[in-house]
Amino acid sequence: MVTLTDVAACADVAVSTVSKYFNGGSIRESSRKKIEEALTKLDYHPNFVARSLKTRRTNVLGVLLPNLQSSFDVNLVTAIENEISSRGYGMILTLYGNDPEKEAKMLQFLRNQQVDGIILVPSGTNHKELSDFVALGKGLVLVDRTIDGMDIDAIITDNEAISYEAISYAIAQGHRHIAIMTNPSVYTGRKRLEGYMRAIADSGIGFNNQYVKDAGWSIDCGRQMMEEILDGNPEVSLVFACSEELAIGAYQIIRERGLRIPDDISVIAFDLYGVSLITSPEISAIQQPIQDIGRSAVDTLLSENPSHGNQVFPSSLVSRNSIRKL
Amino acid sequence: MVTLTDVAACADVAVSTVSKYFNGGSIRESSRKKIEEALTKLDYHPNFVARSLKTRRTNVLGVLLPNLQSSFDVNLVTAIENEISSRGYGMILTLYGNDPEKEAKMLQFLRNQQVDGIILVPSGTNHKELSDFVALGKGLVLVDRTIDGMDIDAIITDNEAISYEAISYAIAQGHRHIAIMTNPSVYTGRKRLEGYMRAIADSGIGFNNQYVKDAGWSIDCGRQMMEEILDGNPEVSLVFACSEELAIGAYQIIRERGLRIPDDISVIAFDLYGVSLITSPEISAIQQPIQDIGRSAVDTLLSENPSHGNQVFPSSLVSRNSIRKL
DNA sequence: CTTCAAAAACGAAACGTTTCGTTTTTTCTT
DNA sequence: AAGAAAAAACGAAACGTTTCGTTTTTGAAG
Repeated sequence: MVTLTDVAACADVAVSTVSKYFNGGSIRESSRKKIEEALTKLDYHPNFVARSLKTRRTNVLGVLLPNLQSSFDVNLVTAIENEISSRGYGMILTLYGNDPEKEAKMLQFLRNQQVDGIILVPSGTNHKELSDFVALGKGLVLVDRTIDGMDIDAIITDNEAISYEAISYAIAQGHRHIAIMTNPSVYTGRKRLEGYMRAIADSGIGFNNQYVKDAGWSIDCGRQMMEEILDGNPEVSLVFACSEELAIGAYQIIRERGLRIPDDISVIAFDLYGVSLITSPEISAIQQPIQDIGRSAVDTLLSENPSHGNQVFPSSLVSRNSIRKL
Repeated sequence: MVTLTDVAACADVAVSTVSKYFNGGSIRESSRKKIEEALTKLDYHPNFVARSLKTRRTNVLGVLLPNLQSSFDVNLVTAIENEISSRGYGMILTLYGNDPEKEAKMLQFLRNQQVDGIILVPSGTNHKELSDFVALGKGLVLVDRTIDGMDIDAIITDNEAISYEAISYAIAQGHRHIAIMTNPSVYTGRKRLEGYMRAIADSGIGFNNQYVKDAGWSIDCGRQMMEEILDGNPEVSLVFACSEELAIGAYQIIRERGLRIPDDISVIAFDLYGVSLITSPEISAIQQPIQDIGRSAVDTLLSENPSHGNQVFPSSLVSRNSIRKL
């Protein structure tokens, strides 16, 4: 391995001079020339590990999220990666798969790797490793979800408000029996439910406990919830599926039963992008500004001023042909 | 920051003794106790950067691929991440977005970060950075694609053979006018085309140049190719879409024109997993053993014996209801 | 109670950088 | 042409570990 010392020797200057050459100090033209010759002759490549040890900065950020199962996750990671690499940083990605223990373990790992900051989609478990990391003065930013009772910057969207808006719209279209499929065990699932509840309350339609289906986030959960709705409450005219997976599960059941959207049942979903738009008809969905979220997360981490507080981005309801006017 | 030195001082032993404690040397019981007390009292966390500088191993692998646009990519990255983290390593993920320059730049970055090895889905460009890295003695393993004329371990699947099998099956079902949508500018696209060609040739059906549509990999390409096929060669009874995106594009056009699968046209695709199975009917597709590929890639990188050579895994054709028997 | 081998602890050097105080060289002024 | 100020080069220390040759301690044998 070729080191700075080798280069210095070859160029017949001091190591510190070569270092200055790279880090932008003033260099005599003669030295510059000698160094550049040595550089190409020796084919030198800097050792970032050594550099990091000295500077206490690794130019690496950690990204920690449950999985890549929904297109929201995939788009988010893509957005984050683009932003990170365009700034000359690297991204250590880890998936903790809904396992808070692995989440904690990976948090440790990232800390030990001395990453300059962490972007976390938290499980919600409030573990020690989290507060430890922020206490360390390293950057930590939550994305997509916040953790109650912790003072950590978070980049989120207006889950409650946009859900309220979507359901209000449905009501305005004449729907009176509106079911929701969600997962209140995660932050977003809860907020979306709250928006639904508020819209129902504000409208004066009676609230029906049977219209709230809450379990997991998976396609299978979606299938099961949809079956419960169709079997238990055939009067339901619109379903609000609070995740891509739930929407897909619902769609499958609807197709399998030979029902038509929106003639037989209307659907509004959350987070449908790209691939999952091959349904027919395309399903109306709330979309979050994923690029903004990703960029902002990296921004917050890499900017010096600790902007403590939540940043809330607005989502938008993209209307397609899955909502019937009654 | 608490260092080993601090721990040693607090425990009243030498630094080297604490180091031995961690790295598994024999330690007197009294020392062990003192060290453990100091450890918890001080809340010590090892600095992997310093460790790496000394040991010349970072416990980090680099993963470099174009993007996460298809579910193949997403599943692959997930499989790789699981394997990497289960071995106590970290994964630096970078997406070079079909930009060979960024590919080269990121290869450099990973090298400078001193990663212990790189898993690469190569663009196919044979740049200097690649051979440099292998010359360095660090592990490099290609995945999904190989690069002609380079002696680098690659984990691939039997693209040609399985395509041959799929097309032969279609022919056995009575199809005579079979179109293919592919992207011969990438390795897999070429191999799949070769399998198609061989099947056509072996069957004695005449080869029709117009049945081969080759451009990009995107959904839009798929839409365009499908339109060309329907408009230019309405006699085509089966389409072989060589990627998930192409299949989706084709599916969209088919739906938009009110055609039915498989009554009006049959479809076989490549790499349909999970989400994209919401088509109706579900589309027959060739699936690759992604878990095996991911595991094997990490395995190859982390095992000592340099197993130079390609590892070819078998894919399988999953028959669904998109192929009509004529 | 010595002696001696084995076991454990020790201390210093090293990994490849950056940084900072000091010395040398250059450049400008008079 | 001499002297002073500015610019550049220098050398050593430091970052937090691991490693390795050396010294000290331990425990068993004589």
